[in-house]
This record gives sequence, C-alpha cells and structure tokens, in this order.
Amino acid sequence: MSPRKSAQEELTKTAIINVARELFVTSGYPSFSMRKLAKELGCSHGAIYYHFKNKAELFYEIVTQDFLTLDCVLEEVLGTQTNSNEEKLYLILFEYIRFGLTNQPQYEVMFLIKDEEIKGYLLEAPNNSYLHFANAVASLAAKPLTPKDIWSLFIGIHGFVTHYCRTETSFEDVKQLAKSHVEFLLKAIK
Amino acid sequence: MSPRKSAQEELTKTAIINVARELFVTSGYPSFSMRKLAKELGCSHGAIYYHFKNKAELFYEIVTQDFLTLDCVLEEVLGTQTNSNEEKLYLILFEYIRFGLTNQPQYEVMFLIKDEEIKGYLLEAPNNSYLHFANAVASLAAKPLTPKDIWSLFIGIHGFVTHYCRTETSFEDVKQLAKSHVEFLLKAIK
DNA sequence: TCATTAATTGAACACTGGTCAATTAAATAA
DNA sequence: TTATTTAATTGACCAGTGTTCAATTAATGA
Repeated sequence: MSPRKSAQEELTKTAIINVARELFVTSGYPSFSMRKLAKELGCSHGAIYYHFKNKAELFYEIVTQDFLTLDCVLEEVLGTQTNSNEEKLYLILFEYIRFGLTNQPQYEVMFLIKDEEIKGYLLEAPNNSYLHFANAVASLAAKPLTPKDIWSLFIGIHGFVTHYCRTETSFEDVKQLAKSHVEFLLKAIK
Repeated sequence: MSPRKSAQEELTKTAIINVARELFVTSGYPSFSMRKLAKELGCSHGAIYYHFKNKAELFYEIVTQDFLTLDCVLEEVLGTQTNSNEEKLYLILFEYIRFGLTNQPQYEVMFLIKDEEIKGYLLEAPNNSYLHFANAVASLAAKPLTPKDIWSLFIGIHGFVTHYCRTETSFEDVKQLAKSHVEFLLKAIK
C-alpha cells in the first residue's frame, strides 16, 4: 500500500546491521531469520535485500566487526604490563577463550559455521586473525616455537571454545577450567 | 492413488536408516532432507514419519551405530600389542582423530551439532563415549593424570577434528599434522 | 511541473520439517 | 469365503525459510 517510506525512516545499512546484530546475538544464529529481522526493523523482508545481496553478506558485515574486536583483545593483552612473557602468553590464550565464550553466536559464525555461502565471504578474515595470534604467540614464547606448535596451541584453545559453545556454557562457569586448560597447553611448550 | 504398498516393498526402520545413512554420509547433514530421503526410498515423506517420530529420532538411531564404532576403535587400540603404554596412548589419540575425520558427517552429529532436538536425544551417548576414552587414557599414562588433564587431552584432539571437519579436509591430507598435534599434546603430560 | 531515480512492498517460488484425514493392503475373525 | 479390523501409505496442508522481482511511490533534479 505504501512503497517507499518517508525520508526520516528510510533504512540504512548500519541500521540493519545493528538490529540484526542485536537479534542474532541475543537469540542465536539458528533462530535468526530475514523475516524476523524485517519485523524488528518495521519493514518488509524484501527491503533488506535492497541493501544486502543475501543473508551471508549481512552476516559477513556483522562479523567483520567481531574480527576487529578480537584483534583488539590481542593487542590489548600485548600492551599490558606483566611480570613475564610467559604470563603474557598465558593471558593471550586465556583472553581468546574469554572472547569466544562471551561472544558465542559470533564465534560460531567466525570459526565454526559450515554454511558454504558464509564461508565464501569469510575467506581471509579467520586466516588473518590467526596470523595475528600466531605472531603474538611466537614473539612471547621462551623457546622458539615451530609453526606446528603454534597451530597446536590454537587448535587446543579452539577445541575448548567449540565445546562450550555447543553446550552454551557461559565463560564464568568454566573460567577455572579455562585457566587449567591453558596451563595444560603451555606445559607442552615448556 | 495407492496408499499402502504391496507387502514386499513395505518400508522398514532399518531400510530407512540404511538409505538415510548413505544419503547423509555422502552429501552431509545440511543438504539432507526428509523429502530427499523419501524420494530416494521411493515413498512419500509422510511415510517416514510413521516409522520415526521426527528427523532427530532418525539421526539418533543412525548415529548410535557410530558411537558403537568409536567404542570399537578404542577397544581395538587397547587390544593391540605395542612397545609401550606411551605408544598406545599416542595411538588412542591418533585413532580418535582418524575416526573423526573419516566420519565427518557422523562426528558432526555426534559431537558438534547445536540442534536442540538432536541434542535432546544424544544425552548420554557422547558422555559415555568420553568416559571410555578417559578410562583408557588414565590406564595408560605413565604418571597419574588429573581428570582435568584427561579433559584437556580430549578437548585438544576435539579441536583438531572440529577444525578440519569445518574445512572438510580428509584425514589423509592432515595425517602428518595429526601426528605432530598428538605429540604436542602428550608433551603436556610428560 | 514533470520526468527520473531510489527505496519499499508483497506476491510468488522453491524449499524445509511436520501433521493428519483419507485410503487401501494385509491380517484376523466370523 | 466373507466381513471386519488393523497397519501402512499417501498427499494435501500448515508454518516456516531464503530469495526474486514487477509494481508502486517518495524524493530528487531539470
């Protein structure tokens, strides 16, 4: 009945992203749908497709922010004062787990999802994210580490996050376990 | 036009499971649908619901077989002659990875899927499977291990399988990497 | 004022899992 | 053998999904 809204209430990419983000973070990826998002935005579902090619592109743009956040987490740890490099290395792994478990829906899309369309968009992002991680780890280790060692460290914490994402456990609930898991992994490079 | 087929071509639970299994193992969980399965079986999709309450129950019955297989893998390793317990422990972790990556669609449903309905059916199975694993590991370790240590070992290999499931990498392609990852994890309990 | 452009709508398409009344073959009882 | 009951199957139907697109209309520029 009324195609095209008045100028003030026109959709913008960022408005869509913000509401989508809110919806997806609070109720998870599986329950998210373009129609629910449209309802939340007060527009028709078709309108969203004027601003985003498809669902995958929308999620790519949402999650791009989270890759930046993850980089910041890493950078922040590198910037903090610690008693030793060993402690800093510990913190990197620990804070990675914290990030994963306090941002479970995002972590899922960033590193877990099998959806081919979404993986198509996320080609470099997870890789770049890993490279940052690997560089940080390499720079802090007491002994020189092989690339395989660093990869094993990553896979080790990735496994932790993955498992507790699946069971939707909060970070607080496994904080102590995370601590000992990180300590476990670090024993391997002692 | 012809409800109820002649006796010879009546559906059976096992026939459905077998075809479903084939379909799901070859083309993966996301592409699986009850309607495609019905087409493959040469029946209507409604008929399947006479034999299984829903999709989750069907998958539960499929994957129950795989939990048995995984138990067998473990039992087989425990039964083989090795030079040392250390080698046997190595084999347990390595063969777990092999199982996961040569049965990726199944591993996904067994340990990765977030679908609440499926998780409802798989309450004890993954847990029991882990207990077997944990007992085996505990019995083989040189030093006594804490439950946390065993859990970290599991989470460590789980992370490996998870990652290469997502990228749909074959076991053969990461066999060497799996070897070094297991060696890495075992260093932590040396 | 009027043509052009940009943004929105909602019907439509091809899917999904799931339900259920109607139908009919097979099994059982008379 | 015939009638009746039971078991298995069908396919229309429901509510939902992502996606497309002709039609519509507000805003913009000439």
